[in-house]
Amino acid sequence: MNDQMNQALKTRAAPDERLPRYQQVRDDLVHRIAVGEWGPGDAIHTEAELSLAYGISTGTLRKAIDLLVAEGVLTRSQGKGTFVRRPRFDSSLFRFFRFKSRAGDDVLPTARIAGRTVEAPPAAIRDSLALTADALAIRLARWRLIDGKTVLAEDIWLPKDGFEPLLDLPFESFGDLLYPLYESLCKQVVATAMETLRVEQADRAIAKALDVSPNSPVIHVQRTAFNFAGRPLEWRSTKGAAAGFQYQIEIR
Amino acid sequence: MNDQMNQALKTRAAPDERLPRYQQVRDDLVHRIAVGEWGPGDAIHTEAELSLAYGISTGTLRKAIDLLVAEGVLTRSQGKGTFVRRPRFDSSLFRFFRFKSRAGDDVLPTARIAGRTVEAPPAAIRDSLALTADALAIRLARWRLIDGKTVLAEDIWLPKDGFEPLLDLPFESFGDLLYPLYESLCKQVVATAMETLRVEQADRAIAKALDVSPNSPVIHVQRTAFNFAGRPLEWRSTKGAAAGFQYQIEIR
DNA sequence: CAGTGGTCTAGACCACATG
DNA sequence: ATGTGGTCTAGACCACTGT
Repeated sequence: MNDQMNQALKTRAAPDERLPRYQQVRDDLVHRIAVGEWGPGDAIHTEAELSLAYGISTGTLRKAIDLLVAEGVLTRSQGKGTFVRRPRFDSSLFRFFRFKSRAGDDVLPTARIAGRTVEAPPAAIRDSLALTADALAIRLARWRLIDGKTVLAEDIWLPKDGFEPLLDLPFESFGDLLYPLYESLCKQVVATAMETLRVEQADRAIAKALDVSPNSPVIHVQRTAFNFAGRPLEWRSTKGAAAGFQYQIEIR
Repeated sequence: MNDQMNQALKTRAAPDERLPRYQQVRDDLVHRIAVGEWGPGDAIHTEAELSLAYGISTGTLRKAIDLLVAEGVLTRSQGKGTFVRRPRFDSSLFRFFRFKSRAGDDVLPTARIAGRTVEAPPAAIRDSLALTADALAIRLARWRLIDGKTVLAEDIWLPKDGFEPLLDLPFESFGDLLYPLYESLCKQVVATAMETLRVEQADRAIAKALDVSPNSPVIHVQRTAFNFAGRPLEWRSTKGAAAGFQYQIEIR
């Protein structure tokens, strides 16, 4: 184990003594995940080990882990262990869109990269990505298709710093899911995201891309994705015809 | 205390022995709320009393209450007690719509009842309300206004059985919020609801009511509301112009 | 079988609210 | 001062997983 790794392992989020112990432990576990001590899919230490190491009872440790499970950071499997959850919300648009194939069943659309440039991002996107004024970004145009028809049009911006390997990748090698690619090729792990949904009317470009009539309603989802440390990794805009759209929620 | 009440208090949900104790206790507490032993705003018994009565430790009882707090059924206040939560989601449309007054600040729209009939509900609504084939329903047409302009048009269906007092109420006495009225006048408490959101294009009637151009995008929220026992109490359709619409969500 | 998380106990003490 | 929920302990035993 090299010094750098050693340092990372020793690093601890400064515990706020005013907080309950289970909160301090929760914060420290998040920190250890953020610095990469455990990655997605890894098992963290056992409850017995952790409670001993932190000097707390198993009940208190379980409460700390309960919080992280509720937040979606960890998952527990009886008899197996506690694991860092791998968020797989490349399919999260299924919250909003129901796509049917010609055969009638729900399908995940395939993806095609239609363009790739390096640009200075507009101010709004630069702010969302927390970039400095002179930083560059990678911009991807991406289409999502079902049965060869474009159902979603995406405009994606990534910090050039951290995603440079994408610049050398042939379009055909991107595959249908970007987040596994970010992880394997760029060592960037998406942990959470914020999405904002609006309804717009199709302009000429979108109407043509989606093959709908101009001014017909279009769903516009803007997503900003973050890693475990809270750094913004991706700004994404997705547009699709409102006709196939449905969203359901329970209220209390 | 009369016999009927006595009976209600003695009633217990048949505990499923295969479930953990904290689940059985959770189920029983829900049942006691559903039969009216405690209503919205009431304090339930203290942790000490309940753990003694159920013959479980405080830790197990707390886990049962934790579940109900997470579900939004109860709220806890340190030093005061644990209370049945009063859901106040007549304002839930703020999840979807942002209304601005002429002055520019967020406002809750006022309400006006525009019509009231007793009808046999269409099959879809009858099913949603779990009514028998020959049951009648009360139908309300309701407008939500800001600065005198209609921003939402609502179509509301209620089981006639349970909501008859509404038939004698003058339109002006309905007020801006329906759920408090259901509770005070009809003794019907809304506990949860399911909402489904779609985007449509305005037909002539809606376009005129909302003062938008025909075929412009319209948000359609369909809500079914339930009491604590899970009985559907209300079927509601709300339509508003998509222009003022925005929805935000965090994903993990 | 050994090891993991899941359930549960029988308390103790602390922090906050109210009279 | 009293009573409430909030935190925490130091275990025990159970249910499930994989060897």
